[in-house]
Amino acid sequence: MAKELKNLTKRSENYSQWYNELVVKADLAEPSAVRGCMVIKPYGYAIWEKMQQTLDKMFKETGVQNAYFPLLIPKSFLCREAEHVEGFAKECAVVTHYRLKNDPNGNGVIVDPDARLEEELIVRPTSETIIWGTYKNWIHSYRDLPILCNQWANVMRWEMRTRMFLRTAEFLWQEGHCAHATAEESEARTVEMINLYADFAERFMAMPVIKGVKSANERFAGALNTYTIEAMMQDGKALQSGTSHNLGQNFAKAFDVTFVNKDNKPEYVWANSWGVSTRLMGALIMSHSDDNGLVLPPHLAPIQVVIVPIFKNEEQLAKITEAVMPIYDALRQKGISVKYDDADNKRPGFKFADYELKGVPVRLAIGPNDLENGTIELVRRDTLEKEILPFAGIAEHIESLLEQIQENIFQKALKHREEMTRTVETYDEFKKEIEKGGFILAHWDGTTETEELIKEETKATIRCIPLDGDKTPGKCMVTGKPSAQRVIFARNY
RNA sequence: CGGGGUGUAGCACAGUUGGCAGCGCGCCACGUUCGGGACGUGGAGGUCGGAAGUUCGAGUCUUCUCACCCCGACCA
Repeated sequence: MAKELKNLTKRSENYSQWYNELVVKADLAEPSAVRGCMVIKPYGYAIWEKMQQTLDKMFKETGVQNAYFPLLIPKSFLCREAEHVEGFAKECAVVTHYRLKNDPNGNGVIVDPDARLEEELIVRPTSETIIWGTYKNWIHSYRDLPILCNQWANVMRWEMRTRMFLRTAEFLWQEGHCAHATAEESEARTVEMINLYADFAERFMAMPVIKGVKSANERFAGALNTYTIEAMMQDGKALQSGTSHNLGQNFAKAFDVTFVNKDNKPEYVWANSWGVSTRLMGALIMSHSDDNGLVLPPHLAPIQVVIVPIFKNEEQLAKITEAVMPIYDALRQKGISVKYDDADNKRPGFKFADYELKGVPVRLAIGPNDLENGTIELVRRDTLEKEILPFAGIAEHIESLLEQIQENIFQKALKHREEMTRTVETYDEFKKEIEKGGFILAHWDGTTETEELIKEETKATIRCIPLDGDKTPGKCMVTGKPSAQRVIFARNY
């Protein structure tokens, strides 16, 4: 075990391999026997749970309630909205039969050909269709609106190539689906949710993001408009981390969802949907981690502080435990999650390395020498700096240190992004700069043709048209046609 | 779905002209250790991806097949 862990591939040598090894060795997840799927292990799931709880609370503060809709969607539902089905058709898993039987030739079990479903069922790649099929029954009058529902669920997209957390065939996510009486209200909700996601990413994940609008080409299938938050990973590639879609009346029309408005006139309902997925786990890992392993932001770390006693025998351990308990209790009283690792089957050196690999923000070590001196050793994960501290005031020190670590890793990620963001004027310059990775700010004429050309020639796509920042008009770097503002180009995950 | 590659112990791999199934790490037991991933001794663990063929004899050669990985295309 020990040597294998030490051999974590260096970030600079092979970023993908470093990422994959880190996911497995930090005990977050592992590939499963099922094609393109993964197993999320308890430690990884604990981080996801923290994200879930935080987001769920934030959603509820805006009036959203949780609900649950079926996993299987009748094929006819998925096909109602033309753009929507076109966008997802190529990656759907389909249920065609409902029964197995013993193979008459004795080769185990086969699908019973007599048990073919009259209408195939699709394993949801997203739930707009089944939800709007349901909302039809819920909505009759403007008094029934708005409906603000969210569901925590798994979805399946039969991706050609998969990567743990970033793109798996099955993934966990949350999808919010709102129904409103007016276009303005629905647009306001769409923007509210992308702002909420950005707030979550920055305050909890310590991951700076750029809010923006997707180009027509990158828009959600069936949406009028897609808002996105885009983050930059340490290798300079972009990662779409959350989206919020203004669906206009498209789904209401496809599913015939109308309501009687205040003027007693029938009207189609206005819709939006928004989601983040376990991909955020990938974003978290790639934003902060280093060659020693994961670096977790204190606001999401399942274990914020670990205490490692160093002892040769039972008596020593007992003395250390006695000395440490007041600190342990004081931390817990402050709502800090602490683990006291007094296991005697692993040596301290192993524990140090292991908790670093797992990204625990603060580590305390205490041994016989400390006991004599009334001190304790503190190591912060983000900088690996060591301090020897007296017992008095240690809980208060850690409380503020956790906030400092949270802020420090956010600033570090922000600095990295700023250093990797450049502005270019010409297409030649663009081609040169895009090779170095990062975000490139450039003018674009707003057409899909130009975007496709750039993608074809450079593999870079428009990540978003930023909502904030410089709005100076200019000329498209490729065609010279007018451009309303600079947009962000990058290669992406 | 195109191009390339790999399947041998839990993991990572070696295996020569066809001739006893191997190494390292991990795992288990005991002992010594324990302030940055300990060491010694002993031990367990295999349908060599699967099927057919050639041969006295196949991990090795032939054919078929399955699975996985990488590069494209597609995508949260």
